[in-house]
Amino acid sequence: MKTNGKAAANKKQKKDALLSTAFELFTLQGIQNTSIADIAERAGVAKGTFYLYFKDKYDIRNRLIARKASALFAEADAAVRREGVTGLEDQIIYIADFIIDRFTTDRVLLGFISKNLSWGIFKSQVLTYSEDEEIDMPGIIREAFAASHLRFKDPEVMLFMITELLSSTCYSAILYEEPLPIGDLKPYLYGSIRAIMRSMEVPDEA
Amino acid sequence: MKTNGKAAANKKQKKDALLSTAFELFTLQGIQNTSIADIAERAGVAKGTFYLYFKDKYDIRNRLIARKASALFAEADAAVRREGVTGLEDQIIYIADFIIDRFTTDRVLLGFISKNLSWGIFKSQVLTYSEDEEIDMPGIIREAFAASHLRFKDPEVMLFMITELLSSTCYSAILYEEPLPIGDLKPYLYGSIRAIMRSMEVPDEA
Amino acid sequence: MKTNGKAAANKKQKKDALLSTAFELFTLQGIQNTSIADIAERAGVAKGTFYLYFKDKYDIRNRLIARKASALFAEADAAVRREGVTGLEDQIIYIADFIIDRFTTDRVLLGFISKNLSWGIFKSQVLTYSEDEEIDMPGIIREAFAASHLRFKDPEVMLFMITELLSSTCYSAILYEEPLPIGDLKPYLYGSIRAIMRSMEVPDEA
Amino acid sequence: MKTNGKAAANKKQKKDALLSTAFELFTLQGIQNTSIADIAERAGVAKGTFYLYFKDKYDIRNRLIARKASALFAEADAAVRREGVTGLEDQIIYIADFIIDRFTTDRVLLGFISKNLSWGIFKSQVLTYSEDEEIDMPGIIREAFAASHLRFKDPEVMLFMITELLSSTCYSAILYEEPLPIGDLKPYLYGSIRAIMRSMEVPDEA
DNA sequence: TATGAATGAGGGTTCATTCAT
DNA sequence: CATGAATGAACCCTCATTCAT
Repeated sequence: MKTNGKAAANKKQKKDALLSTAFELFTLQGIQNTSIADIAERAGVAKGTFYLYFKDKYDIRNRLIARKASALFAEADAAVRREGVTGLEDQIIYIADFIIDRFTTDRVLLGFISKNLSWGIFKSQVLTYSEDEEIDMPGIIREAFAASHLRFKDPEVMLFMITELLSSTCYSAILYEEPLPIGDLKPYLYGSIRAIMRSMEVPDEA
Repeated sequence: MKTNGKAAANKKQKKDALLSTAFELFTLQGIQNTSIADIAERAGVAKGTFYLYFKDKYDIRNRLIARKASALFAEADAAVRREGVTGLEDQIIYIADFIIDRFTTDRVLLGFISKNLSWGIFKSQVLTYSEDEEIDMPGIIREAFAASHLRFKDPEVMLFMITELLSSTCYSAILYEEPLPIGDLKPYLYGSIRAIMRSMEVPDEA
Repeated sequence: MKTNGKAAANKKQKKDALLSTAFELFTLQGIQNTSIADIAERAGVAKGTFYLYFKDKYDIRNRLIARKASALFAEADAAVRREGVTGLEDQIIYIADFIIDRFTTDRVLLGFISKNLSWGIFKSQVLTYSEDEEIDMPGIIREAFAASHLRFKDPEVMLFMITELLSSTCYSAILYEEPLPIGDLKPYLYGSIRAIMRSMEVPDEA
Repeated sequence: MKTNGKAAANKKQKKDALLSTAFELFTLQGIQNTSIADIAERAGVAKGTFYLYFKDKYDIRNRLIARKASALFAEADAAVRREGVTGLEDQIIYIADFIIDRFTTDRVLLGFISKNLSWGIFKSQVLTYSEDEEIDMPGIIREAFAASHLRFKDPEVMLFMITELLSSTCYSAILYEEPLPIGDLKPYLYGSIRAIMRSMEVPDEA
C-alpha cells in the first residue's frame, strides 16, 4: 500500500470538502462568479491545495455534474424498486416524474445539472470522472430493459431522446414557466414520452 | 431633423460591423475567450464605441441569437413554400430536416444557437431584441396552423417540445456523434416528432 | 448690442440649467461620481454644449460654491437686519447661528460648501467667478464694522478665523456628532467666537 | 508556525514600501492623479500585490493620514517634554507652534494631513487603522490634562476646536498667505487659542 | 503534502474631450 | 450656437497560476 489509511482518509476529506464547497458556491453565485480562491478559502484549504486535486474550475464542475446526475438517477431507481412500479413504460414515467419533482423543489440542482443530464449519465467521458463512484448506470439500465418483455429498436437512443426532451423542457417550464408551468406541462410531456416509446417499440420476438 | 441620413447610416453600419464581428469571434474562439476589446478592434471601432450600441457582451450575444434563430427559421419557412410541401406534419419535418442540415454543415451556427433555439423563437423577451428585425415568427406559425385541417391540444407547447427535442439531440449527435451520428439518429428523431404530434392531435371539429 | 435679448436670455437659461443641475448631482451623488455627461443630459443640453459655458467640472463647482456661499451670507445678513439685531458681537453670533441652522437642515449644502466657506466669501479668486453675482460681500462687512462702535485689530483676519472655526467644527458636529452633537457644541462654539472677538478688540479711539 | 519570520518581515517590508511610495506620489502629484498602478510600480511590486495589503486608494490614504498625524503629534509631544515646557496653556501653544513650523517647512505634509488633523487624532475609526501604530494619542492627552492644575469644562471639545481652528487657518495662511502670511497670523491665532481656553476654563475644585 | 504570498496579464468600463455636421 | 457620435487613454480590480518555504 502506497498511502496509509490515515493519510488517504485525510486526502479524501480534503477532496470532498472542495467538491461540496464548489457545488455550494457554483449554485449559490454561479460558476462564472466563483473563483478558485473562493472555493479553497471556504473549504478551509490553501489555494495551492486546490491544484493538487483538480486541474481547474471546469474539471471540478464536470466531476460534480457526473456525481450529482448519477446520484439523482440512483435515487429515482431506488424509488422505483421501493414502490414496486412495474412495466417499463410506467417505470420510466415514474423516474421522469421523480426527477421533475426533485428539480421543482431543488432549483439549484436543476440549474446545475439539468442541461447536462444525459451527458452526466450516458457519455463515455463520465467514466473518467467517476473512478470514485460506485453507481453503474448503464448496467442498471441494461438490466431494466432485459427484465421487461418490451423490446425497442435502439433502447439507448430512445432513452437519450427522452432524457434530452425531459431536461430541456423542464428547465424552461420550472424556472420561467415557459411555455407553461411545469404542472401544466407534465401531461403533455408524459404523453410525448409514451408516444416516443411506442414509436420505437418492436414486437417481442419471444 | 435630429439625425441626418448620413449619420444614421453610419451608425447602422457600425452596429452591424460590431454584430458580425462579434458573431465571428464568438464562434471562432468562444464567448468566454472573446473580449470586448477584441470585438471592437476587429470591427474597426474604438472600444468605447461598443458601449454606445450594446450594454455588454451578453447583450450582443442575445441579440445575435435572436437574429440568427429568426433568420434560420425564416429560411426554412421559405424553403417549405418554395418546395410546395403540404400537410402540417410534413412541413414540420421538412423544417426540422432543413435546420439539421444547416447545423450539420454549419457547426459554428449549431454551437452558437442550438442550445437557445426555442428561446430565440418563442420567448417574449425576444421582442425587445428585435426592434430591427422584420420576421414575425409567431405570426408565421399561427398562419401555418390555421391553414392546416389538423387541430392540436396546445400547438405552442407542442412546438416548444419539438424544438427542444430537436435542438438538444442534434447538438450531441452532430458534434459528438453521441449516441449516434446524426444520419442514423434522424429516422428515430423524426419518428419521435411525428409521435409527439399525433399524441397531441385532436379530431378536427369541422 | 452684440447679442439680442432673446438669444442672451436663452444662453443665460442654458447656463443656469447647467449650474443647478450640477449642484443637484454633486450633492446627490458626489462630485467624483458625477460626469459631465450626467450634467449635460439632465440639464437637457448636449454634451458639447457644456464646454461652451464651463471649462470643466471643477470650474462649474467653483462657481457654484461662490454662488451658494454668497447667497447664504446674504440671507443671514438680511435676517440680521429684519430681526433688528444690534451690536456687532451679537450680529456675528446671530449670523453664525443662522448658518449652522441652515446647515443642520440642509446637510447637502453643508457637505457642499462648508469646507470652502471662507474661501467662498473672502478669497480674491472669487471675484473672477462672480461676474454675474450681485452680492458685494466685502462691502457689506466693511459697512457693518464701520457702523459699530467696536474696533478690532484686524477685522478681516478675525472674521476669517471665526469662519474657519465655525465651518470646520460644525461639519464634524452635524454630520458625525463628533465630538458632540451640534446642539451641545453650540454654547462652546459661541463662547469661543466671543472669546476670539474680545481678544482682538481694541479700545475705541473715539 | 503559520508564518515564519522571514516571510513576515518580507510582508512588512512590502507594506511599508507601498505606504511610503503612496505618500510620495500623493503629495507629489495629488491623490486624484495617482493611480494604484503608479504606486505599485514605483514600490517595486506587482499591481495585484497592492490589493493584498489595502482595499483601495482611499484605504491607504486613511492609514497614511492616521500615521502621519500621530507621528506629528508624538514629535510635538516629545519636544514639549524635551524643552521642559510647563503649564498646560503654554504646552498647547508650544505644540501648535511646533506643528505650524513643521507645516511651514513641509508643505507637502500640510497639504496632506492638515484638513484631517483632528480626524487623524480623535476620531474613533482611527483605532481601526492603527493596529500597527504604537502611539496612544488619547492617553497622552488625558495624562497632560490630569497633570495640570487647570480644569476645563470639556477638554476634548476644547482640543477639537483648537485643532480645527489651527489646521484650517494655517492651511490658507501658509499656502496662499490669505488673509495674512503665517508669520503675521500667528499672534492672532495664538491669542485666539488662549482666549478659547480661558473661555472654557473652570476654577480648580481642589 | 500543504501553504499562501506574489504575480501581472487582462478584463470590463468610464468619460473628458473633440469635431464634423 | 448647438449637437452627440466617436474616441481611446486610463483606471480599477480580479484571479488563475506559480513556487519558495
